[in-house]
Amino acid sequence: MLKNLRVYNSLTRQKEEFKPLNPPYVGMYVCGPTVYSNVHLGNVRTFMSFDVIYRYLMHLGYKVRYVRNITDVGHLLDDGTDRISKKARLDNLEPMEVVQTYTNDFHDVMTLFNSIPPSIEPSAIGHLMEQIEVVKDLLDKGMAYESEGSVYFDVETYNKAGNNYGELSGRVLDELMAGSRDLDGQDEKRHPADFALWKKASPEHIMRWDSPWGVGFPGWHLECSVMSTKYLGANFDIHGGGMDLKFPHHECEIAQNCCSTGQKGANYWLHTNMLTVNGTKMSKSLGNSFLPAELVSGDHPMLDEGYSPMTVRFFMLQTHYSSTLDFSNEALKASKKGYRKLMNGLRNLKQLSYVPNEEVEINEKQANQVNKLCDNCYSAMNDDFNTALTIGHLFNLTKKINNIHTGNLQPAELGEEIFNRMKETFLAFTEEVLGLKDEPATNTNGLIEGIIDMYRKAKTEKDYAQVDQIRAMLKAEGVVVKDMKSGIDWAYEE
RNA sequence: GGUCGCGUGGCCGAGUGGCUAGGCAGAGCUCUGCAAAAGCUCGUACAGCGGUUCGAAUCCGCUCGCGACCUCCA
Repeated sequence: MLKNLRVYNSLTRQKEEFKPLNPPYVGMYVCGPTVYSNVHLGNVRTFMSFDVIYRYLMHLGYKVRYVRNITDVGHLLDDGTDRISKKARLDNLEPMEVVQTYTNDFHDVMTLFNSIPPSIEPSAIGHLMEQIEVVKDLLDKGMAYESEGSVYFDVETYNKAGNNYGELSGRVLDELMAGSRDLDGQDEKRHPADFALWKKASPEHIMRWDSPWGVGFPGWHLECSVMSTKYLGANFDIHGGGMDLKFPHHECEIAQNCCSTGQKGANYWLHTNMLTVNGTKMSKSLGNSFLPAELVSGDHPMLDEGYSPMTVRFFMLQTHYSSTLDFSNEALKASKKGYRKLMNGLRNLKQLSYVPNEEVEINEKQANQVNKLCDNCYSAMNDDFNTALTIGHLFNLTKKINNIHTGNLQPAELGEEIFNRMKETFLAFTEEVLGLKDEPATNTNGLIEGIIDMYRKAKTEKDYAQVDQIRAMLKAEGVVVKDMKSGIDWAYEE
């Protein structure tokens, strides 16, 4: 296991050596989606970034418990209405129907982009009791107060106790009032920065539960504190999420954790940057977001054509997770070609195996280059999961692979050890770590039609050897030729 | 207004003091029945100005431009 992995920790604002608390175990918590509508491509970017992080940690030999939650309650809109409730009312559905619909969508989309499901996917509603317990605890400790049936976290008291609300996001409490928006329940708070642990439910609010403070629902930030602690412990390794969650969401989590468990939660806080469109953050409220399905089909005014899931995955991984990634048709088109080049290399590699040749001497230069490129893949990923740089090294390896494929370089020139290392490394990084897989570039139907045409021609020319051969070939691939009086057609073998 | 970040060749995008990133597009060449694939070679870029240094895309300062967050967001 290579242990010189370094990660950028938002909490300390620097790259640090990654040292798990209990190796080989690693605990990682990532804030998942609020399931009130379809996930858009920006959401996907974040989860894909953590998918690669998850994959790489496993590749290094760590046993990772990856927890990614589903937010199904408590995430409010500006006017104080719950996102899920609002959607349920609009569509005349049970809130849990909304939750189920968009949880399914989320799962489908992540599968489409070849992401591995997390180890545990807990939901906020499923952990109401635990949340209520934490609210009680925070009240007991004097870190929260009840007001008009709601319970708020007392940020000033928290800071006076020697803590630093704002340590993650670099905010200063006294400056937090300026520019803040008018939000529901603001006048119930002692300080504008105080945040809800438990909210009283208005009569029309349909998502409601009993609590010691009356009927209500949990605050948004509480669920992540509760569920990360429950499944990973008070102190665990990695907490991730989008940059836009750093404040207030993660800041609040840290505050809650510090008070309820005495620990900040994660040692390393990782934040992924935003997907932008023409330089502006992609978001539903700005109306510049794409649904993954639209991207794949190309059915969107801003899209020239559809882009396959793996093209999109490749496109996203060509940029470091902490940089903004600007969406454009031109960039996607370039990625489409680049992705295919990499996949052609992958396919070539899979056909290659070591061929001993005593008459060939080891080409030290080539062997060293290949060996170095393999090292480079590791050093790139070890440097804060630099997938963009890793892909660059993989392209350089592709050139070596293609040189062998075309006969310009012999496996024996590399030596068996290096040749095998090249094969293992390339396969591991493309498929296992980056999660890229070969996907058909064209639709197979067109291909089958073309072969059927040849079949038809052979039949006309009574070239029965050819006819039999084509029929056998298609059958081997699960396609049967239908030779009817009316003509020739094909069907999938049943 | 506060906090933070960014500005790299035609495009995308790595790179934080000296060592070819890479992809796409373009040019040339090799291979080749044709076509393609593939390989090789090429452009010589770091917003502007000033400073530190033997040496700066990389550090410092200023200017310009862009963006994110500041209780909706991955």
